[in-house]
Amino acid sequence: MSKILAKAADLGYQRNLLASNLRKNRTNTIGVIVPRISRHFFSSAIEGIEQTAFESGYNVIICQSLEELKRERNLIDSMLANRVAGVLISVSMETTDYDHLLGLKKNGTPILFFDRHCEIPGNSNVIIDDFQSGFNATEHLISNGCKIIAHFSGPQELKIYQNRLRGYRVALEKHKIPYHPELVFTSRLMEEDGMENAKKIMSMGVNIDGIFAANDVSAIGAMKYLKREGVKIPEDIAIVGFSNEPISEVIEPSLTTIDQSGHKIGKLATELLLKQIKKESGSIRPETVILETLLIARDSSKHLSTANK
Amino acid sequence: MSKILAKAADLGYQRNLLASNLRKNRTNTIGVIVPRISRHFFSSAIEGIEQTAFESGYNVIICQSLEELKRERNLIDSMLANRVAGVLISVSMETTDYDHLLGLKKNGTPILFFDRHCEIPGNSNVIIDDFQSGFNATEHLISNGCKIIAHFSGPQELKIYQNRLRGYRVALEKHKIPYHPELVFTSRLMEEDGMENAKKIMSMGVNIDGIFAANDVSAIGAMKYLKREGVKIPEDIAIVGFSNEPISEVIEPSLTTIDQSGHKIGKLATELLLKQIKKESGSIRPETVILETLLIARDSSKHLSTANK
DNA sequence: CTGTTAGCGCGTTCAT
DNA sequence: ATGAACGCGCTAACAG
Repeated sequence: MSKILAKAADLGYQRNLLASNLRKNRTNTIGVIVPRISRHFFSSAIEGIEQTAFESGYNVIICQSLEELKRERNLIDSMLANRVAGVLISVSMETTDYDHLLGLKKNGTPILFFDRHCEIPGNSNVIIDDFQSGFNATEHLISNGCKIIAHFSGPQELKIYQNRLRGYRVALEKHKIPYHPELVFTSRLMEEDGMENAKKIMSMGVNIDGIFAANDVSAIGAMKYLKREGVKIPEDIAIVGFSNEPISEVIEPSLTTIDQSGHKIGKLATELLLKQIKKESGSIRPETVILETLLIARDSSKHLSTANK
Repeated sequence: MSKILAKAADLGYQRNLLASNLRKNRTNTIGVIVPRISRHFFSSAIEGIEQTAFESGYNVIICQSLEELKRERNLIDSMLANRVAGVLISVSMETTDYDHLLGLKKNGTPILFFDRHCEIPGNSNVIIDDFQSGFNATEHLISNGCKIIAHFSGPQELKIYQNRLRGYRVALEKHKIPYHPELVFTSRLMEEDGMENAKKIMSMGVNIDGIFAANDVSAIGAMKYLKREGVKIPEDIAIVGFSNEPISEVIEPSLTTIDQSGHKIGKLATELLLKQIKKESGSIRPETVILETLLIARDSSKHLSTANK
């Protein structure tokens, strides 16, 4: 009788998904682990993830590792205990040991890496072409007349920063510009690091006229410092940075950015994960999607002044 | 015997929290609903929420209403079905009818509003002092010599924008500046609206020399437009905007901002919610925390030029 | 098509 | 202390 259902709805009955999931031995929850939710790249990725998951009837548990391996392990355990249908992760900068991640796979839970991937074979990834982006960024600076180009990188434990650095080196090489390790600065992805690095290049006694910043936080920190010091961008120093979308244009209308859409990455990652979830877990075959990034050159018409040495 | 436990761990046993929660008839999951995850205020609030919840052993399900009432209803239903321990919400701009929210309370699930609250009595809220912030922002512009001050508001359905507007009006009144409704522009919280509004004030034939932007998106949009048009900030037009933290300083080192820490609001909201969850649900008494905001005046030493009419 | 039943994995209770 | 058994609310399988 549907009368019963009507009465139930009337009484405010709400079916218990916990019981349902327990019985069916599956959940409609996707676990997401990112280093920090508030970093714009990740929050926009999460936005794409949530939206895509919601459309397929999935919920999303969001957690942050705060760049700590210990926390990441903890979170993976909690996700296993909650029997999530699959996991999307951008690993912490401390993640050099992958046992906890492999544990998930052993369990049959699909896991997919986005943006910050690990080089363990047999994994699915949705990533950008870090090498090419680094190459393009550097070449752009060169073709705008920059002669001495610094590189603000990120933690070298992360493959993405290794690859971006490689792009930088190969671009220099192609254009017969010598590579100087002293011009490469790493950071722990804090704004202060970017400021610190900018300060360093100013006091090096070398006329650096270009910076390729491989992470937005460094770019912002550097920009803050340089602006305060009265350095003109891009006239004195041209910067190409990975974009933190809402700021890139306002911050400095002439800033050239590598546009890496978090939303798009999140969407694609979720679609791929859902495909894996819906298949029998046995038949998951790893798949890697490499997205192209877009270099948005806003300074193309403003060539560097030839006054630069 | 703990030998059994050891063997269990060895076999990769993971206790099933679904079954545990079903049995105990409670979960350690907090539901969070925000309009858009990627807006910086919300992502930093979520960061605070996740961090605080994690420390108390709670998970966080994050959802976005995308400003749609229909989706919000949907999400609340889903949270009820998942038997979340409590809900933190910043309502959508379409939320003028509160049945779905009251449904939660009837169920005994604590619900707490943060930032965007509703004026239904008997609720718990963690909010900022919108009236005072609006008042301070406007008075700051006045005391820096602004004579004709526009206000970029947000959707008037939301109490927070009504209150900020009220602060603006009262400040004008106090300083005997006439209030002109034509100088108040609303927006749907899109950057384009901010640009559109900036365009309007430029073509009004009135010498507007100050803008109080009650939402960061408007401030950014306006700034983009004005910079493109060659308007000097704050010399030609001074702006006070609610801050989108990572940009405020870089965007325009002289921009004055109302600093509204999402992280802090998220942390406090979660602490309060957890307190309510841990009590017997019968004894929840509504509590409202009103946080003060900080006006960070970066243009205090740069008074407007008297050349402004 | 409708009605009944077993059991998902845990925590609680009651009996040893 | 240790163990056995029940039931949380649901769904799938099976019977009528």
